[in-house]
Amino acid sequence: MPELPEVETVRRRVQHALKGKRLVTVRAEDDALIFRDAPARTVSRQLRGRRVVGSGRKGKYFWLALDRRPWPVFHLGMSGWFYCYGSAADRPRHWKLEMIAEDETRVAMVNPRRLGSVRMRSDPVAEPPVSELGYDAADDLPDGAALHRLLAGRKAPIKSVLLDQSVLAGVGNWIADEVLYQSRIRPDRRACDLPCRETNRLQTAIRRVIDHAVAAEADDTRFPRTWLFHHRWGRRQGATTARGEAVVFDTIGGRTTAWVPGRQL
DNA sequence: CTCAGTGTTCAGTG
DNA sequence: TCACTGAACACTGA
Repeated sequence: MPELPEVETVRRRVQHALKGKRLVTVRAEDDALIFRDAPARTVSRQLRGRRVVGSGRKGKYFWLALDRRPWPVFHLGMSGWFYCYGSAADRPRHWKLEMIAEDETRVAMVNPRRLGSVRMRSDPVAEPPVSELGYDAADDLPDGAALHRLLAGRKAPIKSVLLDQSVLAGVGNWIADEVLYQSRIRPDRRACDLPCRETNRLQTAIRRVIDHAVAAEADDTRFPRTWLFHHRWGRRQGATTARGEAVVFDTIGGRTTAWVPGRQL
């Protein structure tokens, strides 16, 4: 489920598993879709023998800082995740990259739908794709007034603009729907039509939802029962929120959008 | 068997 | 050039 909170959770787990350790063995599946810039073989050679010294994240991308550049920059796509485990028998299905540290700690990236990527960058923040991102929705979220300025002139539906990673990086489909529900804004409103009063509410909702989801380690069983999140999956006809409101499903900006007509104006 | 899916990227339009 | 739209990508599971 890779939006910002999921990516941040994965980054923290991988960092906890590998920081300070040397990567003694690296296996990369020969998959040119995932390893789209340099071949898998090159990536594994550049990682092998390196020590992990830290990590970073912006939007839905995260990277490992190594004792020598370039560094690996990961994107999970629609279906990616990382797993940490202790023996070869536990290597997960659909693995694309496996890193084994000197103490036998193993970390693997999986990517069943193959829309994720691994790219090597000398300076991740300064180079595409990370350099093309807008404000990080967690670490660099503009205040309500700045958000209002950011949306000025944007005639697309607010839902579409929230998904635009060059504006705000890290918001994906479920977070966009959640924050619009919590700030009581219709997803099809033109972004430029939102007054400050509403961009203030939107900003507060973005901060609250992302902070909570990160604190919950992206474990949705720990999300508040009042969130729309729990009622969006499966597009069930007749779905209702914890408040008893009817949930409607529309396509906005090419994406399934769950929202509550009476509540979102 | 068919369809929808938590994301990006590209071609085409205005 | 830019903002925007819609389709494509690839695969799993309901």
